[in-house]
Amino acid sequence: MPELPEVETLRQLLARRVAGARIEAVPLIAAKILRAPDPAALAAAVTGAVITGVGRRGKYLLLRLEKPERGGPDAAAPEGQGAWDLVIHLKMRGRLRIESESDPPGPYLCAELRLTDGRTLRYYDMWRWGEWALVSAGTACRSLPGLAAMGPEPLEPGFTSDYLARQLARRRGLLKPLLLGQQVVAGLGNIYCDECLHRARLHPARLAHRLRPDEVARLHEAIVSILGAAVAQGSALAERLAAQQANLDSFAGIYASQVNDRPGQSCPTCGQALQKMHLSGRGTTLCPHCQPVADFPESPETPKNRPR
DNA sequence: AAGAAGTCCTGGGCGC
DNA sequence: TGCGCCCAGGACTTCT
Repeated sequence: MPELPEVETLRQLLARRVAGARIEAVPLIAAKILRAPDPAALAAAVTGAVITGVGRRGKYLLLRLEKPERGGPDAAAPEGQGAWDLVIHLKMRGRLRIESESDPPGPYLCAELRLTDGRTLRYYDMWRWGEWALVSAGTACRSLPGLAAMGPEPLEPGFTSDYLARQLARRRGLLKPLLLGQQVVAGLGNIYCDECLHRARLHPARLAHRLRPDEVARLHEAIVSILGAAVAQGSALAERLAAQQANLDSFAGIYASQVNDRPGQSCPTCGQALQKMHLSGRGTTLCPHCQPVADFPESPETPKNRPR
């Protein structure tokens, strides 16, 4: 499933391939993915608009759409009136593909942005968990709750080891659910979270506020280096795909997972068998040897998170 | 107020 | 073979 590096790769690919294109129509096949506004208002706002940029915040993709001035009094319009951000979250199964309008669509098509050049940006989502929302340009972080409370981007200067230490020190929760919550740091999902915790040699059920400074530093290093490497790989991939006029067909392979979803296989560090457990309802893979439980004078093995 | 738990979404895959 | 249940993870809601 797409997490920050995958969404960033997709962003770069779309920026190269569809920036500057004009939208002709917005057929909405599965209206349930649209959070706001209603389909008619979406069509009215978007039809005729030009995709002037592709942004990202956490796992959200933001397509900047602007309607060219119609040569006149619109210049006095309030700021943002002619510009929108189409905010897209792919969730688990969302896919964006650039196809020719004459191509028969594949299964699970939910929506399209038909372009005036004969191409179409098709959104496929087998589970229809993904979400679209159209907001006035620049207001997404204010108007969408998920974006409003989001922490800093992990690869931007604001995400420092000191910042992470301060955030963890004032939270009582378990480490992994905290990292997945998006409020401490943006963009981590289940897979990268498992990878980062493994690299940092931290048990996912450690209490966040009990991490020692050296452990926080390891966690910070793991997040920055793992996401950084994945984004770098994704950038190269996006460049290659754009040159071939190709789509990003699978999110797999942008980062080779060492741990996640490999229970029973050998830990790449120590060779012991990786274990699967459930933590706050999420599947979690860890190495019991490299990621020992240090916080718990009492056993952490409650029924909910017992390895299975 | 914060953290934990529950809920929703959907269809593939597995067990019986 | 076919039915029915379970599972996946992100974000939101509800409960403690």
